[in-house]
Amino acid sequence: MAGRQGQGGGTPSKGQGRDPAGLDFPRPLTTVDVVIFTIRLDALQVLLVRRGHGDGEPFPDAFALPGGFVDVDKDADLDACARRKLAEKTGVVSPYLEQLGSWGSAHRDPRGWSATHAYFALIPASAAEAALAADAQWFPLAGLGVTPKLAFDHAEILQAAVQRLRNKVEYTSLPAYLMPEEFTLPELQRTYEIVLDRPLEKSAFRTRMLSADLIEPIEKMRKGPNRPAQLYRLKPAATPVYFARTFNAPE
Amino acid sequence: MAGRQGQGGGTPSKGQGRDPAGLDFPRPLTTVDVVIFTIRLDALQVLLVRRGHGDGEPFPDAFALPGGFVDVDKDADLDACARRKLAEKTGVVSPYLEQLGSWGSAHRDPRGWSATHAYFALIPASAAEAALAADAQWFPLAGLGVTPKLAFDHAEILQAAVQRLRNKVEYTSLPAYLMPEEFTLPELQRTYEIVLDRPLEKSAFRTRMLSADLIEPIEKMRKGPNRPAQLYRLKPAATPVYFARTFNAPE
DNA sequence: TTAATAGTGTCTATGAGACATTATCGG
DNA sequence: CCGATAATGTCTCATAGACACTATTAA
Repeated sequence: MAGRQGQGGGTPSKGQGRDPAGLDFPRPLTTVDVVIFTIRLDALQVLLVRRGHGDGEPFPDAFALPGGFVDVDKDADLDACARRKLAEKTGVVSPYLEQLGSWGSAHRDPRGWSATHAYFALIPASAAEAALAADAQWFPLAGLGVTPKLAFDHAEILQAAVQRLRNKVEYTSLPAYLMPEEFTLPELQRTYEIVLDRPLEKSAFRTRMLSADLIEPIEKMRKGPNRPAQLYRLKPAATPVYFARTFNAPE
Repeated sequence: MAGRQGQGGGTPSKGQGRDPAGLDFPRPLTTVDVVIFTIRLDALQVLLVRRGHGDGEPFPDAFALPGGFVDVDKDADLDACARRKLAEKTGVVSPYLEQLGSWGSAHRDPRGWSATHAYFALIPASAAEAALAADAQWFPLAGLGVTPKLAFDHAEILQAAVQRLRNKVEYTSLPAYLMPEEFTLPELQRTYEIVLDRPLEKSAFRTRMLSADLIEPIEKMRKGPNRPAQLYRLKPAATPVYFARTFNAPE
């Protein structure tokens, strides 16, 4: 119990080497998965990749969240690993990226004890269409999940991501990260409504957004077959805004 | 890139074995750390353990968060691992326990690429005194940290835990988990004030707590040299309550 | 002119902040 | 009685919700 408790004991050793001095015990597999959201076709969508079917590959041909093993040579840290996986599948390099949580157990991967560090990312629809990987595909959300059966415990992770997103959208400006460069207030409101799956009051919404130090009008209007709308963009230092109240009291 | 991407490839294999069919690459170390909070001596305190100083032990004799390697035989999942570590140090078996996040990088542990899954726990002062491990010790929080220098990146993890706790206390009933079985409303308010490090309005506080479905009065009063106070206890199904507003608008 | 959507204003309800007032104990 | 703390009440203010109303474009 000595060395192994408290991260103690043992001679330093890299990798999984069977060094004799204290680190010689089985290590779990370490992966990172990313739940990537966007708004497409007036719906909240999530990116999934189809798994291969070689050798002992678990969940062959099933859909899964983009992700995979941490590469101790390529990845300086977990965030970098998540960004790498996001970029590989979408080409997007600076998304809104947030840690979601971790899932680890003896049985979630048939190959052995494994733990995944899950992230969730928000990217604008435009970026979502550009450089998509061949094995990647967008799926609209149905409730808290998606129609295809997912590999591993990814359905559970996806559900947690959707709940976290919906919850935070009640009192933050997160949906702003789903918008293109330029957008109107009604378009931003529509994004909120899609994510929350319920209509919002127009005037309360506008008051909240305009009094937050979040967006600024640009010298341009969105033209259409009706009254033109003021275009806005995110202010430069666009860290998410937290509001002091939720949109309406949970029943 | 085939097998290793997307958690793919390879014959199932337990532990860190050098199996030839796809899982033969270095694995990060996997640990779990727990930030354990309580209220002691009218202050928010955190439990730290002193590290050993054997062999190649990193950060000898430094203080650190309770934690250590995941044991793929003992621990069914990450939560169980966190509970085990909490119980080993405090004897507490059913605390409020929440995942905080994970920290992983090539350099946080001199022994190699490592990732820790951090949790935070809230326990009542009473439980905090009972079965404390010999190497464990309570430290009052000073700002976002603690006076001794901590091992690894534990100062950063502790800071994140304090921020998360303070933040959530603004709109949740989390401090209820720091209270003994029976408590009065002014005592609960005092706990909020200690965690937030600022005074709260009595009447607003009472209205909020009493209208939440959180506590119930018992047939007993707290006597003292002044007007007795109604005693309350947590309602049985005591999942944390989320309020629709924060206590007062952040400036 | 009309249809459609953008944007503003008005009224109400809720709950927090500030603070005064009353209640109930020991001494 | 007094000091102390518990508990309640009153007033104001901010903001969400509901919804009416005005504004500006294309056709």
